Amino acid sequence: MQARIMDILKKNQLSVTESRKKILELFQDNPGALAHHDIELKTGEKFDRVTIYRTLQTFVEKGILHTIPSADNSIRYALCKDECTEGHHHDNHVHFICDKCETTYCLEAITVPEVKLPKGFVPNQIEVVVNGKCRNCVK
Amino acid sequence: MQARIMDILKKNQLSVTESRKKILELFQDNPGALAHHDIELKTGEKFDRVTIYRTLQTFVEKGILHTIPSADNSIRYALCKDECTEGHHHDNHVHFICDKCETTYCLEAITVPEVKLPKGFVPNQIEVVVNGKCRNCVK
DNA sequence: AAACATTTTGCAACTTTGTTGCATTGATTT
DNA sequence: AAATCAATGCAACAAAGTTGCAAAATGTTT
Repeated sequence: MQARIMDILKKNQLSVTESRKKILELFQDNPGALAHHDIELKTGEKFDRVTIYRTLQTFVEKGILHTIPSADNSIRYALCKDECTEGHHHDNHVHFICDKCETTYCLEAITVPEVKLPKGFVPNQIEVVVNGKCRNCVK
Repeated sequence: MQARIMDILKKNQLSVTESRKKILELFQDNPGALAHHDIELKTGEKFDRVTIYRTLQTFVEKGILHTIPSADNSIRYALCKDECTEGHHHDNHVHFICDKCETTYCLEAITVPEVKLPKGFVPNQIEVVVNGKCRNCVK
């Protein structure tokens, strides 16, 4: 596990630091996506707020994490699959946010459907975010 | 035009005030969606920031506006179609955000496609947000 | 049309979130 | 192990969002 974290960092030419290791570890251990605030909580007082901002930012730039849009002004981050490289994200899967437990899932198996656009509109990226009850919260 | 604004407010049992009229007018005159910040700019110094927050909030609650998720931490708001009522939004259309001019379109004609979810996940709402170049920015 | 009751507004004060510059610390290379 | 380069933490700030409350505007009743 630790080995893979080192690999990811080295593959992306990032120096291996405490904060980067810890934050990556959080994402690997967590099933869903995490917002900045979640990370602050889960790391305790260990790292400066600024460090977390900058770490998340470089991870997104390097293609290690991708962002998930939301309607509540709190961007969530999740691990990219291996194909993502610097500047080129390929996370064309559907995201699911549970209304009850707030967990955010990357449904890797579900790819985003085709969307026909009106004339003149050229798509670049398509985001599909589904809200509802997740498998743990349905009864 | 003014008449329709009054109608919308009265239909929703909201008292007709300067700020509500003005903000609704903004949305009617604007082709795309607006973020809180846009509204602050377009209304000048006319209304308090707090008033704008509260107005947007009640409009969303009443089903007059709906929110559009984004990956840049700035929720956009757009007019709902008539079918939306308090607590029940039916804006199942696709949203398009232009990478260049930042305009956000509600593509009313394009309904969100079916999305198959894994077992145990029960969908409530599906948001489809497309990024790319809009018809004015493609050359 | 005036007086009452009820909302809504604006202000102040505050919390949270995000950004920038810079000295210090820590990681990598030779 | 020393030199080089990058990352961190601190401070100070800017922007975004929230809450309580008195004053003002709206709607309602007489």
